Amino acid sequence: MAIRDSVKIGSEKSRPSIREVAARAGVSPGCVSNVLNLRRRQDDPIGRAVLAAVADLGYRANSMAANLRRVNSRFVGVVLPDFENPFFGAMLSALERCAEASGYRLTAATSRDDPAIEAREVEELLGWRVAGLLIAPTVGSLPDAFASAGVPMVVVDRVAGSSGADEVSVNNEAAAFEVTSRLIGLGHRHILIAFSDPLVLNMSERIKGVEKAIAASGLPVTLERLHCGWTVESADLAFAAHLTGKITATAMFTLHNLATLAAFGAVVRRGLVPGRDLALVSFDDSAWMAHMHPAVAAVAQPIEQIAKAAWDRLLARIEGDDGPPEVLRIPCQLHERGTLTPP
Amino acid sequence: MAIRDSVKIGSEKSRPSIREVAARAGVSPGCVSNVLNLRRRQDDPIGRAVLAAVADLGYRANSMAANLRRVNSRFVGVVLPDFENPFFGAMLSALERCAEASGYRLTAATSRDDPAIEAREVEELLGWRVAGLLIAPTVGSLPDAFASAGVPMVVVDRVAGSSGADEVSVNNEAAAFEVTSRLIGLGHRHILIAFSDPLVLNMSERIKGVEKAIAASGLPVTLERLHCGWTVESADLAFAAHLTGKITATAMFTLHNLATLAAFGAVVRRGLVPGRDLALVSFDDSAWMAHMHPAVAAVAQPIEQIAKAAWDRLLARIEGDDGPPEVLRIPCQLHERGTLTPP
DNA sequence: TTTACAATGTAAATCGTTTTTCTTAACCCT
DNA sequence: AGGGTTAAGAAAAACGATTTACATTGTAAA
Repeated sequence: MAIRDSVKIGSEKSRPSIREVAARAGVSPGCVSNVLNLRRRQDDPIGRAVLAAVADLGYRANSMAANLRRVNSRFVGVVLPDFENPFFGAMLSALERCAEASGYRLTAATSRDDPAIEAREVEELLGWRVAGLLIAPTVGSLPDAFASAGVPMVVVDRVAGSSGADEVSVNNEAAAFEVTSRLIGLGHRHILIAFSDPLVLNMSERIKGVEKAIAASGLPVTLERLHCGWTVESADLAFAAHLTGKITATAMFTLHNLATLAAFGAVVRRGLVPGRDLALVSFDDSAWMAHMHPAVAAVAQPIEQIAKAAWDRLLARIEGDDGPPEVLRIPCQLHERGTLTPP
Repeated sequence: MAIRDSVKIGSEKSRPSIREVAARAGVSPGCVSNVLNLRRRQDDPIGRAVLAAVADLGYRANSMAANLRRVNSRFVGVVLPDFENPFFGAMLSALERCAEASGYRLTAATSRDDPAIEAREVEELLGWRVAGLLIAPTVGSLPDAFASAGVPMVVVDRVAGSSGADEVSVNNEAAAFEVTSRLIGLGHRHILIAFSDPLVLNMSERIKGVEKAIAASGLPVTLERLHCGWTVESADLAFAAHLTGKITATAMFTLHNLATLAAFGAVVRRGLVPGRDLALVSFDDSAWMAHMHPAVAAVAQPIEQIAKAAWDRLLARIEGDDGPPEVLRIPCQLHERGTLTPP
């Protein structure tokens, strides 16, 4: 075994490279790579020597170099509207745990619900040669426009149903149908729904669920619609503008967590108590809802499950699955709390 | 000018490389790099030819390759406890905007308030050869243990005061002092404070602010302390266990947003109304607090400003600033809402 | 007119891995 | 024993950019 020499010794500023490890273990860099990537056994003299050298030098592979050379990188991009919304924050946390468990690293970008920003971010992510993309598309963006880039993509939460990509979401329509049926069954004949933007696909599904439940009941139910926009502020304004005179609706069904907050605030500010003076049900559960008195009834989306399902789908695509696009629907859970009351 | 040939034409699966752009523009790859990185003017025949070739081919630099070769990468790591907490979610969003504006990309990791996970994540990030690190350290972790790695680091939110790194946080002690003084001034003589973990540095600063305000008042103020832990559930349990008999405290000062939620829930569940039956002030503002009736008074941390300051500091360090560590304190804003009342 | 200097292009080196190719050695089998 | 298959490590190519070294040109200063 020839004695290696002329291996450049890194200054103390930069971390050791695989060549220094190889020199110390008396093997070639390729061999070190094989040991570390489990392409060769670690429990024999050479394997142990490599591991010892790694430990001695405090070596850690440069992931940039590794991903450059590797056929398929272990880097995936996530594009969500923002992380201030606890729903997407929790989604990111959950995805990050999935990625970590599979040896992938995530990079997250926010679209701020702006199709232009979203397109720019996706381009940027493609520049990082991500192995895959997880995205909750903005209004009006066609996810399949990105599909042409050739990287696997999974659409989360805001499904299109008809995009060419895999999609994972909750069963919006069914859950909205169930809640509305419950409200009607309790005796409500005047329901107010509040949503962010009817063009966003999950919102339109929820609205459709409400409408179908009313139609299915065969009863004369009045439906008020309130367009709230994307921020708490815009939702507050919408409610302030809408609830001017006496409140005619006996039940409010808010279709996302920001609208719920605005609705709750608007109601209590008038001295009314949700659950006593009118019913309130939220699509999207948030921590604060369970802490009110009475507690706010809510449809909980199982974020962990959504994230897990989306991740599994993406991983399958990355590993070569090229079956037809799948649309996964996770069932929601209705928390029947104090504000789900008869009129 | 010799006609170039033998440039490998990428299959339609992979994106074009800089060599194909160079070939199409009739220049060398190095020249293309110079044009794109503004090391050479873009508004002359050659510059325009390069840009045209880039546009024609839909070229986008491979950031992995660029960051591998570049002396200092444009990739920074963020380590925060989790993103479900809106505070850290908003922090991540804000940091991401800063990074984007400076041409950097972020990768986020969660420590889940576990020093072991945190250490692992930091190691992993170092493997990506991040140009810098932004971190909100867990209890008991010594940030300067990571400083040895040689990459610039800025500590956010959970400052140590004595770590060797730059630190950006709000003026915890001063804000807590002010709130407590206000409560005492209003006539409160029995105050309950609730915090996550007294060992976390920002918590201990807030507690100290409360204690100093009591001492400074020279009045006989009783202080109850409640240790709530890191989750809403643990905080709920802590309040349930503590508030068994009659509530003796006339004011509650909750030192982080989860404790506020638990306190609010515990109080209203007993049929009491914060702001009427007892005072409640929160350290950390959350959207729901402004929507209660009466609204919950809160000390708001200017997250955007914190993120901006931390980012600027990190960027300066990355660009070579090696002055002594700076400790930046951003002032908080007290929102005097309905629950800040006399006993 | 000469010298110095800045600008700019090419060619080649380089970053730190993974992967492919090649060589050698060991093993198995009738 | 000999041919054929494995196994495994060394050597070198490759990934796709940036950067360095060098040659060339044009321009300003002396």
